[in-house]
Amino acid sequence: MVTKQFTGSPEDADLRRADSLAREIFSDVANKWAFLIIEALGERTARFSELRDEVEGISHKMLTQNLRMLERYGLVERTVYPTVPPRVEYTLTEPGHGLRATVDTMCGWTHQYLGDIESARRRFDAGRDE
Amino acid sequence: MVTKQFTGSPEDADLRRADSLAREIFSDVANKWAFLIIEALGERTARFSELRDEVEGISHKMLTQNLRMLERYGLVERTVYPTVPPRVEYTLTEPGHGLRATVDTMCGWTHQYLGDIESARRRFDAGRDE
DNA sequence: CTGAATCCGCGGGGATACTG
DNA sequence: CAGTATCCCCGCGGATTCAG
Repeated sequence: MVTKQFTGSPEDADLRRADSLAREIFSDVANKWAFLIIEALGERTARFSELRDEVEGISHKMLTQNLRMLERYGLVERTVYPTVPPRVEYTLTEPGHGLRATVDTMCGWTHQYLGDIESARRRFDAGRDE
Repeated sequence: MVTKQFTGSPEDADLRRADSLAREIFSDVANKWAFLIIEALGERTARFSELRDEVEGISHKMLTQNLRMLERYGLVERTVYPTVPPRVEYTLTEPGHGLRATVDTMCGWTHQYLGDIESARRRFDAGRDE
């Protein structure tokens, strides 16, 4: 990940710091639930339960967990309306939208190569020799 | 993920199939190890041990596992040279390069928003009220 | 060197119950 | 409705060993 080899020089210290932080972000954010949530959010602002319905297969726990993580990194904004029953809305921030572009690209990629991938998989599963 | 609501009509059958396949690919491929491997491969062709050294923190097992998965989907090509000791080289296919574009974008995104993300996280960890 | 297989511990993640 | 906490189990994933 654009990781150059570092010397021992002092000005490399924060480079290394930035790099390790980047890897950390990368490791946390590059997982399917985070991606699916971001994709589900898209332009609109959505409530917790809406997201749960939209992101199919996600559990209550995984949703909160990932939402916290995304909020922590400032990728989604969480707005609480002090009504009863409570109403909480999530929306993408600017960095969040930036990431959404990436996710969208990947969705496009998936559909673009769907055929190739499917046949490749069939070939592989058939045993790649015989 | 571009998932429209389906009716019961017959022509929706393969749409639903394609969609579930897309989700499957998405779920498998959208994980940090796969991304890091793809990023590590980049333009060049690399050997197993090179990848292991390059993708920092990955275990022997995770590397083989992800390489198999990527090979299965036809994203990387595996070439075995029948020498002794054996030499195996991995390289991205065309679909693989397509995905790499996405991963690269995400790397760029990471560095672009590094500052915002870091301060957001600091703010969050400090407790977002007090 | 590549990689399949086995063992196994730990934590991811589901289900449930409980607060506000 | 949103969120935390607890329990608990299955499977991810690391370490190691064996084979080609």
